[in-house]
Amino acid sequence: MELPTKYDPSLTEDKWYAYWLTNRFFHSEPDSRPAYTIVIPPPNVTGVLHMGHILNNTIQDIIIRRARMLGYNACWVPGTDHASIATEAKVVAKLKAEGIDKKDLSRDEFLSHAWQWKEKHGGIILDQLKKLGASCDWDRTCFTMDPALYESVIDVFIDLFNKGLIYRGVRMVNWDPKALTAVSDEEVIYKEVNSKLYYVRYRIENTNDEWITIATTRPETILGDTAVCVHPDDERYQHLKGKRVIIPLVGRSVPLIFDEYVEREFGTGALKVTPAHDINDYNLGIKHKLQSIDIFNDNGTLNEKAQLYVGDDRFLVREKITGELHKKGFLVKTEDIVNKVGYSERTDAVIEPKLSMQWFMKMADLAKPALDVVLSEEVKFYPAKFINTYKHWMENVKDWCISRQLWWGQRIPAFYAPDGSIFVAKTIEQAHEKAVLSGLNIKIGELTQDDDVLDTWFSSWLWPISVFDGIRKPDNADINYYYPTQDLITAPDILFFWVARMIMAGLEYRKAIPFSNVYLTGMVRDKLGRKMSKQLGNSPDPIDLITKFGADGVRMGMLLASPAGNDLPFDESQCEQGRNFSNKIWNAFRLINGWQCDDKIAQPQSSMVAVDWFNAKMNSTMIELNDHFDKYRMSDALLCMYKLIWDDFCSWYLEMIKPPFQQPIDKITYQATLNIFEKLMQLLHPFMPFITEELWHHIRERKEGESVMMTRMPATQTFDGEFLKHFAYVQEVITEVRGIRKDKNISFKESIKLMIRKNNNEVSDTAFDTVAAKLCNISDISYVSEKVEQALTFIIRSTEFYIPVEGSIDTEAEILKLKEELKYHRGFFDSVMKKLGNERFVNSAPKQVVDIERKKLADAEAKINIIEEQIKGLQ
RNA sequence: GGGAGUUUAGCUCAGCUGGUUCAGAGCACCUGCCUUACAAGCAGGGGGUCACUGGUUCGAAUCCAGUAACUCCCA
Repeated sequence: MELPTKYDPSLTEDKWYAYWLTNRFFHSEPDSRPAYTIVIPPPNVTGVLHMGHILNNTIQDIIIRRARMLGYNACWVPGTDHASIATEAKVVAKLKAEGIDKKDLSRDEFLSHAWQWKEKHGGIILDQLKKLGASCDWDRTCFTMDPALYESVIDVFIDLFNKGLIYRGVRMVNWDPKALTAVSDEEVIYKEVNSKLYYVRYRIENTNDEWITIATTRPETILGDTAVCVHPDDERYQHLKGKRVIIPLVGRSVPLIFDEYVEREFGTGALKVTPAHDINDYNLGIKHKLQSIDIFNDNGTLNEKAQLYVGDDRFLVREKITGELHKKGFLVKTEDIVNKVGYSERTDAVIEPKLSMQWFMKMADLAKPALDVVLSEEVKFYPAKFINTYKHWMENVKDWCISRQLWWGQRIPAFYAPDGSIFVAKTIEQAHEKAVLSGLNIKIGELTQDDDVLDTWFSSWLWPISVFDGIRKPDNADINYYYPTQDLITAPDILFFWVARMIMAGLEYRKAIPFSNVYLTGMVRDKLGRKMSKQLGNSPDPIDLITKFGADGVRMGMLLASPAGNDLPFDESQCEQGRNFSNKIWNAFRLINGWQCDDKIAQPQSSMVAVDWFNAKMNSTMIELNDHFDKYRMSDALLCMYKLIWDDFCSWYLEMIKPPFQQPIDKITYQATLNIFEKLMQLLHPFMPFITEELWHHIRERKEGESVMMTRMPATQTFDGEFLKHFAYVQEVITEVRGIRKDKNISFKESIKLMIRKNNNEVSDTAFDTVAAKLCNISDISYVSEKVEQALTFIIRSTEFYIPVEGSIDTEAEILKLKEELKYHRGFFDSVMKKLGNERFVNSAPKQVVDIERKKLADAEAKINIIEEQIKGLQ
């Protein structure tokens, strides 16, 4: 069959993906084999495929395909995450564009819009993953709001509430005044901004002209001040103990308190305290039993408690109040400073610390065991450096605010009676029963359900369990078979709010870790080192890349430069390298495929040796490959396959066995080569699934329904390491001969003779002579005991090689070359001599090391003698 | 402000418990080649005080301390 000279991925990739799907190769059902399970980190339904997904899912696909070929019952569960804030924001924006205001819709109406949106956009990423070759069990695709998963979340909420781990309380939360919801600490991005530090003086009560000056970046919160605080040891303020001060503009009298929390060096050392609007002030407020005055509305405007500027936005008030303070003589001065301000990850609004009634989950008791399993390496992190980060977080864990003021998500199953009592239950009927049992005489219609939904992470922390319905049916066949999973591949930035919580949930609900290994990928950056993001527009469209370089090329390009945990500066040229590799493999096959096989020809000795050598080489590489996999060093694993195929197979092996132009090849070598190529396709398959499948089908006739992905990975066989070393030596010889040919302009077509003079009584190893002869076009290799006149020479170790040439030799040049070499070896000799001359070295270094040095010295001496002798001969 | 990590060739990184697999790989670069599998290629080649300073040691890219730069996390 005639194959084109260039590999065209577009002709194979869709074809084989469809074939895999038709044959249901990705589908898994529990059976007697051991399970190997990965659950996908569910991408947001709002997203489109980006380079981070490509990296992450390529790694997962490699692992799962390899597991499948190693005989495991491999199952990779795909799915998506409902992403409550992001999705709700998108839906609200979309409705707004259509002239619909969320406020005018009922909850159910809004949700029906949201579901429509999800149906339309929610599957985009998963579809794009198919282009990449992802071998997910699509029949098991889950969504965090699917009925079973939704119910699991509700069940868990109720269970944890009953266990006393979930409570309702007033806390300082990160309020997003634009999205009108609380967001978690992790969803706040702190940015350095240029701000002003305002120095404002407060009059001491009962004095006419005694003042204390505070410094603040937020003068608008003065209206909510309930104290001024200084350090107890601050000399400047000792005389003010027990005094009160008057808040400017509003004239409220508040206490002057003393606390070590204050940094004396910052500003004036005097701090205004607004417990309702700053987390640190809040803590001070609790400690000193201060009043808390909340002056903001939810949307960031001031309320009537502020007394002034009611209805104005906080930033407008900042301007107005500084003007007013200045006018009335309270503003002492302003300074420019750089400080960090928290912004909402979703809406980019400045976060307002706000006291609000929220649902919380107690974390301390859950965190402890989740930390232990990581410290004991029951759950392993790759790279291990993340254990530190994890530990730090788990030891300082705070309670988790799990309620969100949104509609898109699992609605909190808490029902309120008119008297304010709370009943947590799955349905309003059950809540009513509970209410009646508790002695409340109310009608069911008098109960109202909490309006809020749960944090999205409150559903994704159950993911490895809920995708197998292990919360609702803890004893079902799937969960018992697939859980715990093996590997989790994710990014380090969600180590805490996802990975840690999954471990907690696993231990709480399955009494078992959710996965044994956590592989943390790097972050994909552009050439300038910037994170790839939609806002910057610096991310290439992965689908375009796949079109350009093929999915195999892109997979390889992503992986090559991405050691675990390190950032990956992405460059298209890496994918180009992947494409080139595909083409190399393709052409290697074209060569083999074009040979005529003749079973009457005897196998040349050189081919016999070549086959033995390559098999040994392949086996030694497989050991290396397995080791890389064991350590989750994916890019090293791929690189070692790359070198095996490109260098060892194409550049060496194929050249060794290649029959003369348009001549047939012997049957033994041909068959051996096909077997080798078939194994290479199997070994490479997890990395480059498409081209390996295509060529695997070209190697032999295959039956319908056969696939390389369903074959058993070749097992490592024993091999002779010495044999490999011998060939490595021969490779050196061949390289030298090639160099001489090039140097002296001796065409490859012109055959040469090679004479070898062994020194030091070395035994000649002639096993590869026929190979060397073939690769260098040497007509005759002979072993001599005397040096050869009229020849070009080179020396490897202590063996001399001679290539006799017609005509005269440029003696000068030869001597110069030898003298250079001599200089190097003499220098080397001296350095070793110096080492051995050092008594302390000889006495304190281990004998082994000293022996090695002695051997080095002897070798160098022998070599020097040979070179000197050669120079003498030439002169 | 607290903690962690990184620094080796132009780029991305290997280098485990100090000593010939210690200065390596891939890409990029340079020089020859369109040698009928592949120019998306072949054959060669150049290139690094292992961030800096000091210490431990017979011996340091490797261990220790300090300095600098960068990155991340937490506040």
